[in-house]
Amino acid sequence: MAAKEGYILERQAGHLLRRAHQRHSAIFQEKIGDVQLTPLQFAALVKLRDVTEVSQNHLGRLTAMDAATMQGVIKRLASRNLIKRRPDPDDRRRLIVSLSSEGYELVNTLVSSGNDITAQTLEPLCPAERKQFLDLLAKLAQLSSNDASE
Amino acid sequence: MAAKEGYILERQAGHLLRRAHQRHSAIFQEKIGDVQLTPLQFAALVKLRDVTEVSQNHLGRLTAMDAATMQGVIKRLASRNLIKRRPDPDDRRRLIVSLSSEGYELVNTLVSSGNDITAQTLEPLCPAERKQFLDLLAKLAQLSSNDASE
DNA sequence: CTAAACTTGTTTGTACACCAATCAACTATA
DNA sequence: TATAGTTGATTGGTGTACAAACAAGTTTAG
Repeated sequence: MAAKEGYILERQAGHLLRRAHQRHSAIFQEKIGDVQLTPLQFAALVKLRDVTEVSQNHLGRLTAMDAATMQGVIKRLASRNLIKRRPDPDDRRRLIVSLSSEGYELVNTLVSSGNDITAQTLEPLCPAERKQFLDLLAKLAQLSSNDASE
Repeated sequence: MAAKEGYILERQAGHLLRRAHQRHSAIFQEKIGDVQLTPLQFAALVKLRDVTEVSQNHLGRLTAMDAATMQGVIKRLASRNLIKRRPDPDDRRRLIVSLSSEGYELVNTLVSSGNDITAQTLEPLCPAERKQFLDLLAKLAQLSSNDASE
């Protein structure tokens, strides 16, 4: 019959994560929205800057996007000529992606805003809390095994 | 000109929030997926259980969804007869929503799973860290002014 | 060898969430 | 009682996520 068991929405991890994410998105929008990049698109560009060249799928692993999501992100970035795609000569299933010079330049100008965004997101916390929070969050974000070698 | 300024994706608040959210969604799915409710639908039902009757828009404020999102959630819940809608006699713009008896019963059976979901989401942390984390997260989740009276 | 089973990379279809813009109904002001 | 401003709900468009499909590569048993 289950009479009203307690459940406080405002104390649920999922609800709070969602709201924190909303706030972060708003900040992201404010800082980077001008260039019409989404957080995922930005993540893909930044990671590509680090690794130079990878298969689409592998990039997905590096940025925590599933393959289908990655393909959409890549498609939109490619249509704006921010990245290049070419087939892998050794494996015809693979599409190798890399930054275009235009993309490379754009990422470099945005990276500092990227750092600002995290700073502003954590702004309600004192410095000690910020580190604490990121550490705890990192523990919670572990999904399964990580990337691989390539 | 900007030569490679540092930016570690894995330490950005947004990226970690997103991954934590992904993990939470997976847990939610595992625990509640059988009944085909999304986290937002569940939040709406649970909140409706608390307040009995509110306008659609106001429910959105209580659950941190914007009006457009709320309307989609309500529509889907109504199509499954989990909630009822009726016009507000005092304000013809408003739609007053409330749980159907079916919806009420469903929420009651799911609330304990809801609590499990948060527990399992926070499972990688020790009890002290859990409280810490939720407190910090709540600070970050503050957007602007809250609801209102009605 | 080579055919079957399995794995991995990419794409397609669908549902959902979010924003911006719109329209309708209420409120305040002059 | 007009007019401007505000609030409730809806619509359309974009982006993300999951599941399923398909194609290419690898492994294993005959």
